[in-house]
Amino acid sequence: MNKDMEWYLKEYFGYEAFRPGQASIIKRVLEGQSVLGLMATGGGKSVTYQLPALMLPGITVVVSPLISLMVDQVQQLRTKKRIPAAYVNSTQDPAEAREVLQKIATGACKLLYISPEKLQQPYVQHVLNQAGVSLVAIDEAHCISAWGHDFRTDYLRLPDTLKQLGNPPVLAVTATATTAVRNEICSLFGIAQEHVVVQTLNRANIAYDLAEVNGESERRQLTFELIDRLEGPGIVYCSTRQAVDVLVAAYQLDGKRRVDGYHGGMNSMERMLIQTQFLAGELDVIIATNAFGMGIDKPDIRFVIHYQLPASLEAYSQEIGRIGRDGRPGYAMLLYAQEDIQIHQYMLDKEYPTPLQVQQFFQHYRAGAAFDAQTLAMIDMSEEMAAMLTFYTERALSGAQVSSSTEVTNPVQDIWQKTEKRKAVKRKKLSEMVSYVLAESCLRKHLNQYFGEKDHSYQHFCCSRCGLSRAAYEGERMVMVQPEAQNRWNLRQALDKLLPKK
DNA sequence: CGTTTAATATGTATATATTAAACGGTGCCATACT
Repeated sequence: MNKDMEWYLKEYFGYEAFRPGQASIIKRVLEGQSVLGLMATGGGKSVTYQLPALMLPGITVVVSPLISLMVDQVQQLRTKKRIPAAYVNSTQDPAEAREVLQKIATGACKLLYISPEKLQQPYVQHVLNQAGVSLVAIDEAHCISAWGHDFRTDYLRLPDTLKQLGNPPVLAVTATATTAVRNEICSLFGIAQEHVVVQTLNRANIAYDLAEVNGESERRQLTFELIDRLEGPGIVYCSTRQAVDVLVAAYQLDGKRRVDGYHGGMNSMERMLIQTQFLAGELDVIIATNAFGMGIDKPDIRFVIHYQLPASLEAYSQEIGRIGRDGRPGYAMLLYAQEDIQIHQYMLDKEYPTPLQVQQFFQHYRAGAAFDAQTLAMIDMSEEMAAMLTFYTERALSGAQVSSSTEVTNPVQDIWQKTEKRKAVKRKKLSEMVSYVLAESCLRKHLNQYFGEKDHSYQHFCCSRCGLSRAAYEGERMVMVQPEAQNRWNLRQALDKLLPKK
C-alpha cells in the first residue's frame, strides 16, 4: 500500500516524498478510518484527501466553506493534475448543476466540492449514493466550531447530513484548533483520539509584535509607516468595512505602495479582481475585514498588521497564519486600544436573540409559518437569526421527544438558554483575546499554549516580549509607542465585564 | 459604546462649533422582485 501511495504522489502531484504528517493521515484514511488532521498553514493539507480520492473506489466529497475555494481547487485539479473533479453550487443554473450531478451519478468524477448547505439537498444525496461515497473530507474544519453554532448552523448539521450518505469515513482538516475544538469535531464525527494527527502548530518563522495605541491618528500613522517600511506583500486587518474604506482612501492619497481594500460589502467581481491582483503581485498590501484570506494560496506574505483587536485568538491565529507559508521570516503586528472591544460586544449582542425574539419566533414556527421576508419584517428579525433559531428549535423539539418521560421543559426557555450559552462562549473568546494583549509573558508561548502546542522554538525573532524591537526587525529606527497605564487599567475593567460573574 | 457623518446654530458670509442620528462581520441558498 505504501508503494502505491508514493506512486500516486509522484504521478499526480509531482512530489518525491510526503511532507510531515501527510503519510500518516493518508494511511489511516485508506484503511477506512475517520481522521482529524491538524497541519500548520502551508503543510499540504489538500493532498491528504485528494490522493486517497484517486485510490478509493467511490467518490470523495469535499465540504468547502467558500465557493471561491471550490472554484480554485477544482480548476487546479483539472488543469494541473488532470484529476476529474467538479463542484455544485449556486453559481450554476439548474441545467448546469443537473449536468454535473448526472456525470457524478455515472462515477465519472473522483472529487465533488460542495457546501454543507447544498449537501443537504435530497437530490444531491441521491446522486452521491448512486456513485457511492468513499470519503467525506471537511476542509477548513474549524468552521464547524467557529460558524456552526450561529452563523452557518448547517455545519453542525453535517453529522445528520452524512447519515443520509450512509456514514462514510470523515477526514477533517484545519490549521487552527484548540483542544476544545478538536474534541467537538471528534465527538461529532466519531473520530477516535488515536486518529487525531497533529503537526506542530508553532510558526517558528513569524515574529510577534504588539503595541497599544492612543487615538485614531496614532493608529493610522503607525500602520502607514509599517506599510511603507516593511518588505514584501502584506495584509492589514480591520474590524469594520468602514475602517477598510477609510484607510484605503487615506493611504492611496500619498502612500508609497500599491494598496487596495477587500470586504464583504464589495461585489464578487471586485473581490475576485483584488484577490487576483494580490496573488499575482500586482498589489502589495490588502486592507481587509476578516472576509479576506481563507484558503488563499500565497506563500510569500511577509507581514500582517492588525489595525484593531480581532474577536478571538482563533481568528487572530488564522489571520496571522497566512504569513510566510514559504518558511521565510515574517512579521505580525497587533495594534490595539481599549475601545476596540466595543464593536465586538455590539455584534455579539446583536447576533443573539432576546427572550422576546425567541418567543415570537417560536410562535410562528409552531404555527407552521414560512420565514419569508415579510414574516421576518413583521417580527423584526434578520434572516441570519431566524436560521439560527430554526436550528435550535429543531434541536429543542427533537430532544424533547426523546426525553419526554422525564420532564416537560418550556422549549422557548430551553432555546434561549442554549443561545445564551453560545453567547457566553463567544464573550469568553473575546476576553481571552484581551488577556493576550494584557499578559506580560511571551506572546508565542501564550498563543501556542492556547492551542495546546508545546513547541515554542523560533528561527530569527520570538516576540516583542522577548526582545524583538521593530527597529531590529526592520533594520532601522522607528518610533516606539509607550503604553499608557490609564488605558491598560480601563482595558482590565472591560475584561472584568466580559468574564462571567461568580 | 465609539466613531463618523449629517444637520443645525451662529449672526450676517464663511467657516467653525455644537448637537443629533446612523452605523457596525463572516456566506451559503432560495425566493421574490425587476
